[in-house]
Amino acid sequence: MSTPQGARARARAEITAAIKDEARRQLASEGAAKLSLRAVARALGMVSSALYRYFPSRDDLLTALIVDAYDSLGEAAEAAHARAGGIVPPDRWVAVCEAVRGWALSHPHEYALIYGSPVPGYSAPQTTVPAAARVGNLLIAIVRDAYQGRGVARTPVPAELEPESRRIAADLAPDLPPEVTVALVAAWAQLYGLVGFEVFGQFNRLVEDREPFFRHAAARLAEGVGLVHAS
Amino acid sequence: MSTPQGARARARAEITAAIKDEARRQLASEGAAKLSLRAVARALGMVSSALYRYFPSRDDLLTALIVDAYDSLGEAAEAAHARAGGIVPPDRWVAVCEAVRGWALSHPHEYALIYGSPVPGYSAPQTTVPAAARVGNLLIAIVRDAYQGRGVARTPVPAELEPESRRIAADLAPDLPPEVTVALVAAWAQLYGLVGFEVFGQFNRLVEDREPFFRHAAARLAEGVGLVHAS
DNA sequence: TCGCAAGCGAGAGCACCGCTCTCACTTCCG
DNA sequence: CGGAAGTGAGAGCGGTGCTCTCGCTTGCGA
Repeated sequence: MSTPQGARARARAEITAAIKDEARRQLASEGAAKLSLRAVARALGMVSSALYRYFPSRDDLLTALIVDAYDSLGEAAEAAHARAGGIVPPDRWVAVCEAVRGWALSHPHEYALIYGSPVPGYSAPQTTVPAAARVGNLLIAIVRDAYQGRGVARTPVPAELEPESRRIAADLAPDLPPEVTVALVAAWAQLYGLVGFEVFGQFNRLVEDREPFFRHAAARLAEGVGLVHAS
Repeated sequence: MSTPQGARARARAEITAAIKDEARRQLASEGAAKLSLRAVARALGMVSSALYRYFPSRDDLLTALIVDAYDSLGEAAEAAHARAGGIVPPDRWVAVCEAVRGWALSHPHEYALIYGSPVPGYSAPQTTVPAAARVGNLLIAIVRDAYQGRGVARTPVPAELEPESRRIAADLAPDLPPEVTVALVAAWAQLYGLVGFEVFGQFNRLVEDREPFFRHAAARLAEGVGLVHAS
């Protein structure tokens, strides 16, 4: 994007961005299921068939939005992590969790897109993997930091889980004890359980004052991974 | 259903059931987004408009399927709970969790319907509430049982969460200590985080041997609620 | 510098969708 | 037994994703 090879290439980039912007707007207001190529084209003063010059199908447009959503979430989480730079690992963990929750609450449809039920026939291409990993990497980094500072309590894993725990550790963080990586993956999934229930309305009429509830749950999640306050 | 008031009423019940069956079949094979009234009607040898005599809209048909899904899940969980009748509470907890997971893995689209992203414009009517509560009630019952047997470890709740914890306890289980009900609600959400990640493919290429992983995570969830092995 | 291939937008059209309305026909109840 | 209510068929409305063709424009290579 720094080398505009020509007017046509620049126009193409601009129109592609405009399509994504309008699509994101419709996604935010109506949800993924009602995202319509024709409506996007209409809003842009184009005819629907012209859109296919930029995205070969509706699913490809959705994929682009998915990648963007992962990146947006990852960015929010990383910003929170950076802001919490000087803080002790358990509190940094909570800060990242709260950032995830905050982003999800302010982008519910995008959250649904990436962590809700997968879209009908379609499965996310490999393109999404690096963007999707950003939050996970952050959580790993926090635990690694604590571990190097000896601030991790280790809970043993049953024998039947031992091989799998070694596999997970090898994939995720070979420098961490396997049982810690198992707890980490579980906590990661559980975090999205908490966030998802709130975003999707499962807490309606059950939990009212959700922020302290979430903060407490996130803190206990941190304990589950072994992050302990040094004090 | 025990008093067939007439041929017409019986026919109506039968056709309604046939529609739901066919819809469920399409739901299982294609997912909620591709559930088409016209396709259901076609499979049944009817014309699409005739279907509206039985379900006023596609969303109403979906609602019926949602209630059925909640009931099916609740039934599976209750059956597992009954089978685990004589077992100590922490293990009964794990048994129910495993039943939820098992049901979700064998009914992924129905799971997505009830615990995935909510369908576009539509919000679940009150009709679904009792069916939706069945699993939760089971988990509450297990904890209550353990509590009456003094088998619950209580983790205090921060001051900022205390009012909310009392509110939750009043709603959910006034006979249990508020901090236990808070942990219970969190664990409930976290359970669906674990299950959802597995069903929706977030564990692909990350966790391979998922059954022991889940069993371990569920057991630690039980610990988080305060269920401890007496031994 | 010019010609031609590639890029692009418009439009028509296909098969599908949810949903509505009307019109016959049947069933059932007062 | 007659009228009201229930039922299914059919046509039709406006919408969808997607394809194909047709001209116009752009810009690269000879």
